[in-house]
Amino acid sequence: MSTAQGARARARTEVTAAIKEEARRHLAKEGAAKLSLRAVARDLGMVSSALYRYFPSRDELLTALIIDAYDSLGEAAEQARDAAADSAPVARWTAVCEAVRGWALAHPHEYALIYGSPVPGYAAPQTTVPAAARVGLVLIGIVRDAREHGGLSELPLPAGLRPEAERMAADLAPELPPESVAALAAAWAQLFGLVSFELFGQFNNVVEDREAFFRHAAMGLAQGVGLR
Amino acid sequence: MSTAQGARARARTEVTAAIKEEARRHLAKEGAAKLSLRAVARDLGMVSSALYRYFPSRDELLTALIIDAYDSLGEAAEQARDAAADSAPVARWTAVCEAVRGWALAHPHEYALIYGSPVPGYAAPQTTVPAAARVGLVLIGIVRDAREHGGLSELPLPAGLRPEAERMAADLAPELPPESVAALAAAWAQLFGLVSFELFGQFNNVVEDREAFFRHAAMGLAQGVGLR
DNA sequence: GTCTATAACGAGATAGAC
DNA sequence: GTCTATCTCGTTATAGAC
Repeated sequence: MSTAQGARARARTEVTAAIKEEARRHLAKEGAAKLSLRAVARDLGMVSSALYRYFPSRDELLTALIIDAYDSLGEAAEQARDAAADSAPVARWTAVCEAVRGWALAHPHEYALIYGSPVPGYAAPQTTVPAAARVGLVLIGIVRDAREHGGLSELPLPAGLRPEAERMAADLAPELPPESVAALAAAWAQLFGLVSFELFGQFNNVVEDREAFFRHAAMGLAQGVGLR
Repeated sequence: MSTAQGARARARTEVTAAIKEEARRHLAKEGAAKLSLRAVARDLGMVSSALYRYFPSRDELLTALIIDAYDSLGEAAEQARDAAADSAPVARWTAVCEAVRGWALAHPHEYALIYGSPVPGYAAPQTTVPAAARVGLVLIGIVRDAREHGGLSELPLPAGLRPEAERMAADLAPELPPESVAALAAAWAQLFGLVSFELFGQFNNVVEDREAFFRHAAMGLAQGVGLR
């Protein structure tokens, strides 16, 4: 009995994976806006109604793809952090930044899915939040470690931002000073600005040696959050 | 004759504008990937073949929308610069940053068109380049002015980036030191990272007082390029 | 219980004949 | 420029295979 259960569960996992894989291929060809359950089913040799056993709607399939992408990126960031565990915080920071860039270059369509324009008519549910938070948590962790070892500079905080910075700190990283949390959120967005500009073609005719350029910019971000 | 010509030309301009306006509405509803000449024509009470008298293809219509969006944003940035012409470079810098953000919030779908995920199957032609460059040129101009008045700090430049920074400076702003040009390019991308994160929902549950947050981050960008 | 296939719906896009 | 026949889509109901 448990064997039969296992076989069924295994088959289900495999079909689910095959659907997502095919859907990712469609993502690359047509973009998220045009992702169609029917087309995915057709290319898998299935009938569209059969897909509903695995995903209750097109939007749920999209959500699954989004969560997978965030998780894949988050894992890349965590691995880079762990591989640089013995290095100084600044080196760990840049290693994570470069891992984010490397993942984006390797998975451009999944990157566009999560950090590009929103898909019209689709609103990401709260279930995507934990996966989406992983990269940010990695960055927070590096700053926390630096602070514990006295490697964090003090940062200015204008009076107008203090209430919001304190709220953010309470929500995201109570162990950090509010000014660091505000700087972290900015650096986080700026990191993806660099990656998006490279990936989306904004650096064409502008930046050629992107590797060297990015490395320097990531270092600048580290300074911006007070790492030294 | 010249009167008839003028009327004809005026009519053509009006119809062209109406088509673009309708296309922008479609952009908002369905996104750029699904923009279809037919649908635009239908909603204008025209027949699709008539549209080809104004735009030879869907891609050319997209290109026109993209150039318009870049120009509209560039104009907003230039106006903000001019309105703050008497202020210090840092204030001018943040004014331009806030104008970029303001324009993006007011035109989210056009912003997504130019700074979001690339449209599958569409490659922007070189004709978009001058319009796309306008914001960058505004930022360069502020740094140039600051330098002429002694308001620019010296920046570090790692040896590995020097060749690329010199190439960039030669191409983009020969009057500026290479390290400033590299820093400018990074700040430019980071500025749009901040705007994209706010607009694309990445700051949901993270940043609430976006106005104050952005103002502070824009100030940080100014520091990053050496303004003081 | 778990799955796949058939058929259908209502909405919309599209191609081509006229 | 108009009309129609034929496609697509997401989704559901239903029936039957394992």
